[in-house]
Amino acid sequence: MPPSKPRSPAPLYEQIRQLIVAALAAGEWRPGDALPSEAALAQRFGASPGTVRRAMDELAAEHIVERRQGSGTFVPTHAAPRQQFRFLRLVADDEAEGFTRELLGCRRLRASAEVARALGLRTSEPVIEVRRLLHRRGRPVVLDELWLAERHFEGLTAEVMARHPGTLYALFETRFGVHMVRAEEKLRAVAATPEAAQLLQVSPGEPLLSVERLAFTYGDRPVELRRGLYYTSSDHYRNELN
Amino acid sequence: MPPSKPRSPAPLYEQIRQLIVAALAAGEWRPGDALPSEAALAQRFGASPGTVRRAMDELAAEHIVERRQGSGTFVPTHAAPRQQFRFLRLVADDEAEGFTRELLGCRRLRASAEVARALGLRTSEPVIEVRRLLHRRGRPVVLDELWLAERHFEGLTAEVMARHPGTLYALFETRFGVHMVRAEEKLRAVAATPEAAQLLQVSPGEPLLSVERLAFTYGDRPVELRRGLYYTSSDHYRNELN
DNA sequence: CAGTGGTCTAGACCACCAT
DNA sequence: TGGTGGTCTAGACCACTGC
Repeated sequence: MPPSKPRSPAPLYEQIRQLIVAALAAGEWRPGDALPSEAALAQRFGASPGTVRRAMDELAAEHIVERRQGSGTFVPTHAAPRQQFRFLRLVADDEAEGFTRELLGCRRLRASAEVARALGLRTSEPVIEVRRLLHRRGRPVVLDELWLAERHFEGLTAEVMARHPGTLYALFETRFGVHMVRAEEKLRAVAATPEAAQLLQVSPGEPLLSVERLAFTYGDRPVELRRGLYYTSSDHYRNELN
Repeated sequence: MPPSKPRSPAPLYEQIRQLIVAALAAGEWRPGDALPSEAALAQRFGASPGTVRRAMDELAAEHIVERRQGSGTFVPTHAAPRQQFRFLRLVADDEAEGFTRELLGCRRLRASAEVARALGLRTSEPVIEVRRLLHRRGRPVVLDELWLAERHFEGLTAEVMARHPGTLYALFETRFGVHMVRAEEKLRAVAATPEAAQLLQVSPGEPLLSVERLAFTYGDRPVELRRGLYYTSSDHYRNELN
């Protein structure tokens, strides 16, 4: 019995998609959890299975959920090996894998105008700044500096990061419930400052790839600003254009 | 004792997708043309409309076809304004738009080992090399060098390019029937060589963003190798991570 | 107005996974 | 074996476009 649909601004599958995102943002299902089956969700939202399926298609394409045939639909976690390099596009020319992390510092300060604007904070709101190096084959190749609103990452210290073996995004997810969903990056070539040169073991003025990233959690909320300096002598930033 | 599982053939919608790509590669529909309606295609392939629709969903997501509600489904063309910057991710910090093109040279030579490998040619097969500059606000910001197999671009000369007002990819499409579908890029920061420095009006050694692109036409056939040097002082390469 | 893609429903069967 | 997502079908109605 096809019910006559009332006029609505967004299609039903889009409304359902947004409801699921809202539920994820509210923590109804955490990373690693299975979502209810598509049939159960169809019941919950009063839609047909095909419509819920369409919503899940969109969410799977955005990597907001992950399907496993026969098992169910799950909330992806940055702890999974597959997610390891989802936001780090720097690959070795010879396809070597993996980095080792070296924490340089973690301190609390007031948001600069730039950080405040990017993260949607009031100026001089408390912010946590993290600096670190990534090494490949014993050589530093990435110098990362990143800023987080303290109110979302209360208790983040050098200690906490040192104890955590995985990626930062995996830590943010398990410890602070902040799951990164997508990011925007601006790339430039810049000359190494004396400080960056020393840390990356290159000469001052050496060309470095500057990667400025704004990362978003559910609902397009910006939660991290990051500035990376990549030494691209035997590594490159890989991109795919469609 | 488990019975040997026969290899499952690709799903019907995937087979249909490939048949449509093959028809596009064969030139059955040219850029700007409308494809047959989904109902007509369903008839042609002996599938239900929903299955054909699924195939078109995939093709639309890859930008291999473009849907216009109420009008039909079309082959996109690089001549359309929307496609103008599909493969050029360099944007001005102040969002200014547009470039002016300056052709530096176009000559015929034999494929280097690197070009041959990238384009799948025999070494020393004839290749066309194009060099040009892109200017923004009267200032050079991109130095492009690109290589094409001559057998796919016979008759491409400086004259032909000078007469054509649009982008290179629009020219390739209308004049040579080669439509670019996707590309892979490798980015690095490099120091300007004396020659590049002079052309881009910067000091030798200045950091430049090196963008090496391999562009593909239908069926993942590589047809263009390109090396761009971007001056990223008041422009940046924009990327989106999902 | 006719024709197109866009949405939504309903249900059958298959492939895969855990138990 | 039961439950899950994956495929495929069939058809209704809506929204938009162009004549």
